[in-house]
Amino acid sequence: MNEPLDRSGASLRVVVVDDHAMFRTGVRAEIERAGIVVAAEAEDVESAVSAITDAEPDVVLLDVHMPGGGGAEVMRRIARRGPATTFLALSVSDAAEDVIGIIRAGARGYVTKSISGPELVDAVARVAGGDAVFSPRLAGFVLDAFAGTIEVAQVDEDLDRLTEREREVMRLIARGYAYKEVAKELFISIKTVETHVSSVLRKLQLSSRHELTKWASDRRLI
Amino acid sequence: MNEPLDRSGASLRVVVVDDHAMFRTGVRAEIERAGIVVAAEAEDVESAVSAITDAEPDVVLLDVHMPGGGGAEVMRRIARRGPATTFLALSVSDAAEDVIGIIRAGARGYVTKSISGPELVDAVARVAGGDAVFSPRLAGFVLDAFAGTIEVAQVDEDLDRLTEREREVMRLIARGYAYKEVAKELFISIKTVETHVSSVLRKLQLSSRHELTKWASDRRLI
DNA sequence: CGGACCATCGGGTGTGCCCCTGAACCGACC
DNA sequence: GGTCGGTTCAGGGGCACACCCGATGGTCCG
Repeated sequence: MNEPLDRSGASLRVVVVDDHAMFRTGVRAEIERAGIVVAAEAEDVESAVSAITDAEPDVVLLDVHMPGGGGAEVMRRIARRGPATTFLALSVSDAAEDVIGIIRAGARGYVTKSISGPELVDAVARVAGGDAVFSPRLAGFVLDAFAGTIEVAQVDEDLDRLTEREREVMRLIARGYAYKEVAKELFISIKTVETHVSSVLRKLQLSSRHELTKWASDRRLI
Repeated sequence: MNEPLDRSGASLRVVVVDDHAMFRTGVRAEIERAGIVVAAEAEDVESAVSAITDAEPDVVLLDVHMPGGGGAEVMRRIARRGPATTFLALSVSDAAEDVIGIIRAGARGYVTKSISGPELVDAVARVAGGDAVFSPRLAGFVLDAFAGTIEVAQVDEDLDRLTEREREVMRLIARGYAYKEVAKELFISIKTVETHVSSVLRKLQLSSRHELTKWASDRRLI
């Protein structure tokens, strides 16, 4: 550690993505004062993707909540398109699920909008240099999620539509049990298992037990 | 962000775990100067566990590489034993696998031993306050691992026993392709796909394409 | 040249999975 | 009492999967 870093921001090129023009103006003023070049601005997912593709900036300052899919969607599209770009999430939210979601999508840092101008300049310079930058406390969310301590809770109205018995069968199926094994485990016939599985797949709009496994494991139900 | 933090270290109690007595002495001198209380020292896994259990410190400064299992082993044992304790890893190593391993085990931060005294005091105060603390650049390893960018590389003699064609088929199967789709993709007949899949399953000692999917995803081959 | 290993196919068999229709029983609710 | 939803089960069909047997070429090597 302790490599000398150029934190002046000189010659860095960034794209600012936020759906509030006022905020973009503020960010631009603060960071241009430090010598950072704002190559482009964008206010939604579509324009952000093209702006980033055209400008090829060193860093993208990216709002988390935006019309058209949010910051994570921008990152996914850019990632598919090719060149590696560094993203620094910039959001009013300090919610764990926002932080985790955007980091999982590939952002190299996350700072809240209460950040000061000089701090933002410093943060941009650091992510450009390869560091990860977080507002204090927010980094902990990522660590917790990484260590499996917290779960990204989300409502599951789909899951609610399943009956008790269907959930029971689903758990076993998702865990890799064959129909025959589920039947033996629950003291019912294979035909009944088939009925329940069909109901589960239909209600969850899935088409195979493998998708069910994936669905359940995404929700940490197994 | 920007909550006022007490970074003086006043009244904080820590346990220092490191197998080098000289280094423990240095750490103790530096942090006691700032008002931090060193409740105990330990030089191996066994003594660390009992020292931490007895002293119940606010923070444990923990060496990563130690005789008897290393810092991760200490954390696992303490975690099993009950009360939540905050660990700050302190290591000469800046290797990604060390950082990832210790964070995955539950540490709230990772700093290298090249850190200065005041910086260490600040780091201790911050982890005690709930923040995550990293030496610059090291945090990026965790993010990469979290986003699935890097892999914890491991040799795979099993994988070597597969022929080129078998690996090709395996990749598609593991990704969820049906035999029919694999056949179309590789311009071969379904029967040939079956042959290759059979070989792959036999060589890897698996019994179904689902286990193959799991096997492959464990090794990040998909 | 004769084996080895590999990739390419075929036929056949058994099983698992998924869906369909249909039906019986039970409890809850109107 | 009738209706509805949940649970239980049966028969049958279509497709995917995993295995068995075999065969044909090709390369590479001793």
